[in-house]
Amino acid sequence: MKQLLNHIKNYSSLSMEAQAALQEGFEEVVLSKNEYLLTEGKTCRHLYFLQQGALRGFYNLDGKEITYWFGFENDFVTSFHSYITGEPAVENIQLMEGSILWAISKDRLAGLFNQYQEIERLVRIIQEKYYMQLEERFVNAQFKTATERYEHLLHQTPHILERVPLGPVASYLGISQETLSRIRSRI
Amino acid sequence: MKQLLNHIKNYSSLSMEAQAALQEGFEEVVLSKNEYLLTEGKTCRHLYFLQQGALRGFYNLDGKEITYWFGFENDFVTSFHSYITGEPAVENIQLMEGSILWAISKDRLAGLFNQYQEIERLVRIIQEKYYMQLEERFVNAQFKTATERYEHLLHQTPHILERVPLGPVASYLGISQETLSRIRSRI
DNA sequence: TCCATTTTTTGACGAATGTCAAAAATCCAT
DNA sequence: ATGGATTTTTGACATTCGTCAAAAAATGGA
Repeated sequence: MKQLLNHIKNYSSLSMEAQAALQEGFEEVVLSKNEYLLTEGKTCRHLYFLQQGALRGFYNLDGKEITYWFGFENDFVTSFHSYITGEPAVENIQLMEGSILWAISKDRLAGLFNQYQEIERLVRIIQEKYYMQLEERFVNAQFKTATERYEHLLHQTPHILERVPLGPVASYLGISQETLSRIRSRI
Repeated sequence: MKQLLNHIKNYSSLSMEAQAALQEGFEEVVLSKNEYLLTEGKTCRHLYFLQQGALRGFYNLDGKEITYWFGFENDFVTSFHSYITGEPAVENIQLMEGSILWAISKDRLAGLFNQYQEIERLVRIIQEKYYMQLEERFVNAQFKTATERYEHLLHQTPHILERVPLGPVASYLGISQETLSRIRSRI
C-alpha cells in the first residue's frame, strides 16, 4: 500500500487526508500464478493496482488466445471497457506470476471523487498517461513492421521478454510465434 | 457554441454557472479547406471542439503522409501527446473542409478545473470515451485483417468514405491505397 | 538425474499485402 | 462544355508473414 501511495506521487501530490482516504478504499488481493483476476462474460467492477507480480489480458479468437496487454509492478489494471460501461468483459485477465494487488471498487472510487477533487484529478492524469501509451501502441501496430515492433519492445520494455513466454509476446506484437522466432534469430 | 454545450450533455450535465464559464473560455476559430490547425514541431496548447467541417491528423514518414485520424462534427481535437506533455507535436492537423471550431487553451481549462470540479469530471469522462475508441482501433489494427478493417469502417463510420479521398482512408486503415481499391472492388 | 511436458526453432509452402508503373475515371476551374 | 489536374483502378511482380508439421531445446517435477 505504501508502494501505491508512493507510485502515484509520479502523477500528482495528494494531501494527507486524501492519502488516508485512498488507503481506506483499497483492499489487498493476493493471487497465485495462472489464477484469473477476470474472466470473459463477467463485468469488471474494480480498478486494481499491481504491487508485485505479472499478468496478461487476453481474449479468445478462433480458438486461439490473443494476448493484447501485460501488466507488471506499478501498473493499474482493469478491463477498461467493462469497468467504464458496466458491460460484460470480452477478455480475461490471468496472473502470469504469483502477485499482490490492491483493489478498489468503481462505486467506492466515485465516492472518493466526490469527497476529494484531488483524487479525481489524480485519476484523470493517470488516464492521460495510459492514453498516450495506448496511442504509441496503436501507431506501432498500424504503421510499423513486425521487426520494428520487436526492436521497439527490445529497447523500451525488455523485461517483457525476460518474464513472458514467446507465444504471448508474439500476439502482443501482433505476429505469429514462428515469425517472432525468426525475427529474433536474425537480429 | 450552443452545439458544444448541447454535445457535452451526452457525457455529463453541467450547472448553469459551469456552462457559462465554459462559454467564456472557448473562442471561435474559422478555417478554410487545406489550412492547418497544427504543424509538426509546434506545441499544441489548445483543445478544440469541431462544430462544423472535417479534418485529419497525419505525420510524415519516409516522404509519405500517414493519416491516422479523422475529425468530424462534434469531435474534440488536439495533438494529445503534445497538449499533455508540452512537447512539440510530431504530427500535423489539416482541415479537409472549411470548418468552424471552438478553442480553449490548456491554461484556461486548468483554471476552470480549479473553479468547477464538474468541468474536470466532464473532461475525465470525455477522455474515457476517447480511450475506449482508441482501444477499439488498436485491436482492429493489430488483430484484424485489412478486409475486416474495411468492413468495420463501412458499417461503423461510412461517412468517412463519403467525405475523404481514398488515399488518407487507406493509411487510416493501415493499408496501401492500391490494396484498399482492390478490397473495395471485390466486396 | 531423468523423463514428460512445454517452449522454441526450423522447413516448406501459400496467402495477403506492398511497390512501381501506367491506364482509366473523376473532378474542377475556366 | 472542355482540358488539365487529381483521384482511383489495374497489372505485374516482390516481399512479408501465416500456417502446418516436425524437430530441437528448455523446463520442471518425481
